[in-house]
Amino acid sequence: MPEAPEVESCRRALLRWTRDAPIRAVRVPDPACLRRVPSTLPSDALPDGAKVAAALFTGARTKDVRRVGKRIGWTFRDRPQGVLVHLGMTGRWMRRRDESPNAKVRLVLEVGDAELWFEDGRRFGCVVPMPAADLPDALASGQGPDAIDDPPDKELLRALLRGRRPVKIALMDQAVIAGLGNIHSAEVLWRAKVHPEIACDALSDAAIARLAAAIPEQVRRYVDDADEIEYVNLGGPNPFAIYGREGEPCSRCGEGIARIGQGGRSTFFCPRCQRADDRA
DNA sequence: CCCTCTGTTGGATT
DNA sequence: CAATCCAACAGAGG
Repeated sequence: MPEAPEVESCRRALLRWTRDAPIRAVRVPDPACLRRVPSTLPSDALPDGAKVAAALFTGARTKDVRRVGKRIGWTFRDRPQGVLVHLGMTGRWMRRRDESPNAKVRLVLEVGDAELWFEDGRRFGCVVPMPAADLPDALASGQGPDAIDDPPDKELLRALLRGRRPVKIALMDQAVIAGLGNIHSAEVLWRAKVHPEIACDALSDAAIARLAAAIPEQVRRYVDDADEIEYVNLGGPNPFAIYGREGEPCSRCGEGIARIGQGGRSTFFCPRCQRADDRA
């Protein structure tokens, strides 16, 4: 469930895992995970993806792993080519030893006595080879300020949240703020006590200020330096305050948590804490 | 067994 | 501009 905090956790893990040893070998169970361009579609697969991946990764030592929003840029010492990685909906990187990859593993990098698996059941994630010199633009293009590293202050947020769109839709727009998705947008709104359906141009200054404060608080709290990151819907307990908790009591006020549809996705919120008519 | 619904992503189409 | 559909696949429920 990769939004900015999980992608940042992934970035740190890739750095840790590859800092001190080169990638010895590469296996590509699903060549279509290599794409010509950033895309959710396996049909945008790179021709000869397996060969390209082998040439790119074999023997490579990491120079840097950077992140803007949900995009990762990975570069290598003494190599002109890097990769842009997007985890899509179900993508994640795992480190394993003495174990065989499951059917969802799309790419395997052998490092030291371990393997790094790019697992992606739904195949919306991608690895896009490109010149390292092109990565900074590929990471930043079309994206607003990063939710973790560069969160907007209340003045900038006011300028970013324009128009009549519901605030939840705007928060999920990567061109407004980079890194918030369906889950953390809902969490931010709950923290800030803002109703998800309020139009951006109807937000009070106080609500904007609360949102500006809530964004970095929310996303920084969920960055994790563990090798195994906890994901919702992967068996563990739900780590979120509001997401996925329809019908449960709000942990702040006890009211039953509601669910509505917005932009084809579910939005969870507390009808008492997050009032549509709030003008505070 | 089958069918329907839901899901963290982003982009295209209407 | 906004609502809708779509991609690809798994899991849950009826």
